[in-house]
Amino acid sequence: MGNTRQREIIYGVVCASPEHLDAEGVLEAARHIMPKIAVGTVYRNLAALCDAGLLRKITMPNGPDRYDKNVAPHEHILCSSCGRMFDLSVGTDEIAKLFKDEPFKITGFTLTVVGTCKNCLLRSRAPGA
Amino acid sequence: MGNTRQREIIYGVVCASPEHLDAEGVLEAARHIMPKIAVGTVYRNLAALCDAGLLRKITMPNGPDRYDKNVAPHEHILCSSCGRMFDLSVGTDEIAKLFKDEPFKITGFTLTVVGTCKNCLLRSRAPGA
DNA sequence: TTCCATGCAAACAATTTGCAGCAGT
DNA sequence: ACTGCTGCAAATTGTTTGCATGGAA
Repeated sequence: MGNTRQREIIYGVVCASPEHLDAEGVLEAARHIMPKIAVGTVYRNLAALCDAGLLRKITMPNGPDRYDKNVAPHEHILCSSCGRMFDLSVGTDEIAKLFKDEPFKITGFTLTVVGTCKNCLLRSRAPGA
Repeated sequence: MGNTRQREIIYGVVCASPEHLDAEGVLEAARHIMPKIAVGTVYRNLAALCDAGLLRKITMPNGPDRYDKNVAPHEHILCSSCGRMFDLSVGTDEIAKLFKDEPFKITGFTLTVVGTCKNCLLRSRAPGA
């Protein structure tokens, strides 16, 4: 798994962004640095970086998957108004506890909470300026 | 929103199946009854039935969405071995309580727990026969 | 006749993959 | 020279949509 320039760029782009970018966003940002970088390369490297534990893939209920530089266990909340994602304050472990009693060997879960963030609530409450 | 024969078939197929079918599964089953029913018709009617509150769409983290005849609030657990979905015993409300303190106006969440069901655990523990 | 829903096929979005060529060792 | 990764483009998968036709009120 050699470190290629494109992989560095892709990882750098995800880390540099305050947002949770999807593959297209990564591609766009990466092309600011390396204009000819290919879609396939972006997908392949994002997958490799996730496998390597350097990034985490967030599968979205609707729309493209996003990528998170924060690989520590945590869950997300999506603002349906501005589309931004934020970290949930309740921990993964605490959520997982709820599933302890299922007749399953549980390996994980995917969760996306949806709502409206404070910013968007304020903006809609005070329309115009 | 007229009741067409194809809508009845589609609804019937989802209700009759013990599984949580995806659109392709619905199409296949529906074609046993009406061979020329079209994909578009299946998607349009599944969407309409969900809008009408007669079915519920379950968005899957990977793979096609599935449809549930049980529209009462409940969450799901997916067996990664056999691909079947089961209802979680912990209630939606109890899960939602965990998100009460987020600085958001929460409108919902999508959750899929993943694991291995009892059947598949038994089968893997006693290989062959 | 009026109108919505259908069948069909093309369009779409997100992602994956086959392959020839290039970069680094 | 060998190997693996790239760029490019075509293929897949899941779903949506445009449009002409058809069936029911």
